[in-house]
This record gives sequence, structure tokens and C-alpha cells, in this order.
Amino acid sequence: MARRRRPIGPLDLRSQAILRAVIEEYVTSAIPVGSQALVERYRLGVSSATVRSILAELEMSGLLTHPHTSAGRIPTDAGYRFFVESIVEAVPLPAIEQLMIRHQFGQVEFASEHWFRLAATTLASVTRAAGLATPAKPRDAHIRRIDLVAINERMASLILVLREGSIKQALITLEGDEAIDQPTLNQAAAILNTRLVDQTAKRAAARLATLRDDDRVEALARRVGARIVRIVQEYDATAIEEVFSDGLLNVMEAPEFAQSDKLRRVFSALENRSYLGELVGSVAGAGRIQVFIGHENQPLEMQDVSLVLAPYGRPGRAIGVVGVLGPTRMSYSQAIGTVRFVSGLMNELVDHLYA
Amino acid sequence: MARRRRPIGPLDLRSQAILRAVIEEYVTSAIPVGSQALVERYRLGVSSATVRSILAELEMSGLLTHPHTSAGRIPTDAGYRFFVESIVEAVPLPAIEQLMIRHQFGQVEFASEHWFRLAATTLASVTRAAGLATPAKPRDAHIRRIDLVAINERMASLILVLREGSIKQALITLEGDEAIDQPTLNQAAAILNTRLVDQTAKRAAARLATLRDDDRVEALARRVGARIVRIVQEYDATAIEEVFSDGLLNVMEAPEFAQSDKLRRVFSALENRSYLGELVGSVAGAGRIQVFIGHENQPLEMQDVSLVLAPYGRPGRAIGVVGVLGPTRMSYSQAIGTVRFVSGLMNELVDHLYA
DNA sequence: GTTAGCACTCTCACCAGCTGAGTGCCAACC
DNA sequence: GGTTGGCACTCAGCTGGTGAGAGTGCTAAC
Repeated sequence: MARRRRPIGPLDLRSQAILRAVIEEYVTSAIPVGSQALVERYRLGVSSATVRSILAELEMSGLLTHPHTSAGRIPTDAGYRFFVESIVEAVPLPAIEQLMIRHQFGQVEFASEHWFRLAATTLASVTRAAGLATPAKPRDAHIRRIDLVAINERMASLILVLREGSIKQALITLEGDEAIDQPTLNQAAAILNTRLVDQTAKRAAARLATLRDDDRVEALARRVGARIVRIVQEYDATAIEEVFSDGLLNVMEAPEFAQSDKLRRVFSALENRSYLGELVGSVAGAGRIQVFIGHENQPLEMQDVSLVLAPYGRPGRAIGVVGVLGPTRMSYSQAIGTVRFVSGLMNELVDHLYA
Repeated sequence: MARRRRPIGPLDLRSQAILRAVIEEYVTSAIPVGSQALVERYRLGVSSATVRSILAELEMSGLLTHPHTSAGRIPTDAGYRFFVESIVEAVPLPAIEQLMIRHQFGQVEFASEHWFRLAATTLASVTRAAGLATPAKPRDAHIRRIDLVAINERMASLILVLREGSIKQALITLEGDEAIDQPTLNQAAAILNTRLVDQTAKRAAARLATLRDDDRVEALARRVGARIVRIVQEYDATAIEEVFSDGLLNVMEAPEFAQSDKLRRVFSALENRSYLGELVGSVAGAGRIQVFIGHENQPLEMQDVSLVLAPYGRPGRAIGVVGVLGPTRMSYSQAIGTVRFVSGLMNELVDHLYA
């Protein structure tokens, strides 16, 4: 019974056309597609019997499979992979949609923190799958600005702005005889700003060493500075700050997730920071759009879904990722086109900031 | 056939005990409970036949219902409501759990933005349902601090700290002959800080009027000030800033949501800002813990779930909401006890800030 | 008021038979 | 040799029937 799987070689054009037809049909209908449906709906110029023999060949090559004897064919992960690599030409996003998206980005508050959320929302609504986006995160954050605001006699709020756009906030509790009024905090902030601005965590730590302990303002600055260094270090250490997702509802609607068990697992995988961090890292490293299909995803929970991810930002300075998550049965051509456009748009926006 | 539903009057103790037993049993098992199961598992001191007649009474009162003739009883929404109002005494959270939660809050960065997220996470893990939390939001925000940081020759970043803890960020693009270096920005920020700090949007707008147009720094300050006023106004106008939820996976696991359709609707209702804003408003207005059971929720999508919500914060200054979302078949006693404890804890933390 | 007994109802699980979609194979055809 | 029509075969999914079990409501006796 165990027929040998033929290696996937170059496929003649007709076989490619049929593979493509099977995928297109299955992507829209989600039901296994048979030889007769193919000849009816696609002008293949051959009879169903011929199509059947080609389908059998494609199955031998491992590109298609069979849920059971009397069912039609469905693409395997390898089939989708072959399709993505060799057959599909990325369909660019229609000009009208491009315009609409640009318009939406124009509407939003001109602040980078909104962009990546909007990117996820846009990707979700255009592709009818789930949109994912992370903020652009630098390898080594640089301090841009430090601010201290008194809250009451015993507490102050530290506001730390990083060059890459994110803002960190922390409460500082004052100790024993430390100075506590706003003017003193202003002095301390001034000291810290002159010494630490444009520094990374490492260099900032070194610069703090010269602060004197016997001066009350400098001692305060030193203590706050140490806290700042810790915050920046922690920020550098987190592989990924946040993954914003939108439109997970779209994926829930897919019939393959009708019994919510599979989907639940996907949800829990998405909560796993280390996996996402790794993924973002590999996409950022590759520097171009990446497609992960079904079993190509490491975690078991993700093996029923596919990801189309692209990096954006400035290599070496700050890099984020945008993309789409959908069932393996998704429209890769549309997803790739859309993700490519949105990541390009994000690049433009970031360029604006650094220009 | 249509038997008259008797009005819900005071229930004798034995009927209450049986209603309670039905609810407890159904909450844990999710299968309709019969008279025999009740006498076996609860020392009621009567036979199943007696229990049956009481169950029939409770059904006539509309507190229980019957999926079909040969099935056991399940509580109606009215049954849960009666249980919550008249029978259950709120079980305080066990001391050990209280300690563990306090410990977790101690571990986290001492910054208010983390608290409400941790609250949602904690509620989710303790009650095994979904935890919800919103940040504390004031009625009228007060400006605490303004900062301007140059990004490049044409752009600056505006950082606006509100007294109530949140931080707003916006990009300012500079026009024509406007000043653009950091020293100038510092001067403008200083002007704005002296005039606008501790002001609401309305009063801030008035104070900007006195700035002169012919001085380039003051003109810049005026323009940035107008932007600040707009940001604060918009913040005041949004009923609810953000609802953080955690543990929706817990709810997905409940057997009543096995066919994902119901749950999907719940998800989409949760994305509806205006509904949530209204809800938060009503809970904040009531000033105490509120329970919304099944059909008591306005949106159709939410009629299969229940909410236990409590406000926290300081009335008149800043109010947020924490709570739990679960199937109507949830452990109300535990949920109420846990939500009460967590909201109390949040109150303590906020008091610390304002003390 | 409580209880045991009993007839009744209805779901659920299981099984069998049927149907139809789709396949694989083969012989004939171009 | 590739292509095609024909045909037997397979198997999921639907349908209907049957039996077991759980639980009810009613009634008569305590």
C-alpha cells in the first residue's frame, strides 16, 4: 500500500495550473475539491479522468492529500509551500485599497504608537484574517529625555523617553532625608539629562559613577539614574514589547475552527512571549517577507495556521514586524500583497521620523 | 399546559437550600441536576420524591427550568439573581490567596499602568474566568507636566503627563520659520509648564489666550498649547480609555461555548467601546459591586454570560473598574469575594498615590 | 407533609442501510 | 503515448429504528 512519494521536481505547466485551481477552490470553499468540480469551474481543456490522473500524480508528489477515499483533494502544507514559492505571483494590493489605507494612516494621530495598531487593524480588515503588529523596538535603546514630577511628599513619578519613541514610567519613592520638592527634582532631572541623554544603558551606568554621594541632589540623581539604567536594561532584554492583534474573530469564523479547541490553542500560543520574540527575531533577521505554513511553525498549537510576516523599520536602529495570521487555507497571494504594502507604508512612516 | 408562574416571594429555608444545592451542583458539573443526585450528594434529610416536588415549585416560581421532560433542572437567570441577592453570603477570599495576590502586586513595577493589567490577570487566574480591568480615568484630566523633545529639524515630540497618571505622546511638525532647536523647545515647554500645569482643558485654553503672536517662542508655545488642549479634551471625551482583559481562554473552555458561535459574539461585544463605556459608567455610578446575569445584559451577544464588576479609585478624581466575565453558570460567591478583594486592593494602591 | 412505587417521556448512543460524491483502473480511441 | 468514457468500488454522512437510562409527575399509602 505504501506508495513511494516522488520528490517534488519541476512541475509541468498543466500540473501547476491544476494545483493552483485546487488551492484557489479550496481556499474559497473549504471543502475538498474533486476532479469534476475542477473541469466544471476551470477551463482546463481536459476531461475529469485526465484531471484525476494528474491529481494522483500531485498526491504522489506530496502536494495534495485525501481526507478519505471518496473525498476530493486538499492541499498539503507542502502544496501551499510550492504554490507560494513557484506558482503564485504576489498580487499587489489594488490601487483603491492602497489609497484608502494611506488615507486612514493620514487620519490617525501622528504618533508612532498608533501606527502599529492601525497596521494590525488594516491587515485584519483587508485580508479577513487576523492582523498582527509589534512596535518598532531597538536593539539597544538610547535615552532621550528624563523627567521627574512630584506626586506628594514621599513620591515622584519618573518619565523616561527613549530615542526610539517609547516612554517608560515608574514611581520613585523617596527615602529618609532625601529632597522632595519639585525644584529639587528639576535639578536632579537636569543633571541626569546632561549626563545620560543619547546614552545606552551600559554607557549611562558608567556615567553615573562620577556623581557624588555627599551632595543631596547628586545623590538623588544617582539613585534615580540607577533605576533608569535598570529600566533600560530590562527594556533591552525583552525580545518583544507587545504584539498587537486584531481580527482574531475573522479566524474564528473559519469552518476549520468550528470546534473551538484548535483555536484555543492558537490563542494560548500567541500569549507565549518567547515564541513570538523568536519569530519576530527571525523575520527581522531575514529582512524580507516570510511565510510560515502549518507544520513549519514550531509550536504544536500553531500547526493549523499560517503566518505571513514582514519586518519594517530601520535595520540597526529599530525593527518591528507586521503580518497576518490565518488558517493554512488562506489566500497567500492576497496576504503577501497586503503585508508587503503595509510594511512598505510603515517603512515610509518610520523614515519620516529619522529623516 | 401553560402553567401560571407564581411570583417570587420569600422562600422557606428548605427551598433555599435546595436552590443553592442545584446551583452549586450545576456550576461545577454543567449538566442538569436531578432529584436523586441532590439527595445523594447533599444531606437534605428528605427523599428524592420530596425534592422533586420542591423542584417543581421552584420551577413554577421561575427560578429553575427544564431543558426537556426527562432531564434534571438548571437554574434560570432569575434563579441566579435570587441566589446572589438572597442566599449567597459573599465568601471572602482565603487568606493565603489574599497574601499571594498582595505579593504579586508588590513584585510588579510600582506604576499604576501595570496595576490594572495585573488586576485582570489575577482575577482571571483566581476565578478561572475572564478578568477585566480598566485604568482609572478622571472626569476632567489635569495637566501635570509638558515636555518637548526635538526629533529632527522639522519635528518634535510632545510628551504630556496628566495628574491622573496617564501619558500622552504626539508628534509636532514645525512650520515655516518656526524655531526648531532643543533650547527653543525647552523655552516653549517652560512657558507652557508655568501656565498650564494643574489646569483642566478648559482653563488651559483660557490661559493660552494671553500668549503673544509676535514672539517666536511664545507663538510656538501657543501652537503647541492648542494641540495640548485638543488632546486633553479628546481624552476627557472618551468614556473609557482601554479595557484590558485576560483569561478569555478560561471562558472558551466552558462546555456551553463548545460551538464557538456564542463566544464569538461575546468577543465582538467586548470590542464595542460604547457598550463598555456605559457599563463602566453605571458601575462607577453605583459605587459598589454589581452583578449582571445573562439576559440582564442589554446586548444580545452578552446574554449567555455574566459580569461581576466593581469600581475602584477615588470618586470625583479617578475611577476605574475591575471585574470578571464568565458563563452565567459561574461561581458567583467566589467571583464576588475575589472581585471585592481586588477592588479593595486597587483602592489601597490608588490611595497611596493621592495620600 | 412525606414517601415509595410506577408509568411515562425524552435524550442519547448505537446500529444498519442507503445515497452520492469521488476515486482508481481499464480498455478503447486519437 | 496521452486522453477519454465507462465502471466497480469505497466511504462519509444522512436517516430511521431500537434500547437503555435518567428523570419526571402522579398517586396511594404512611
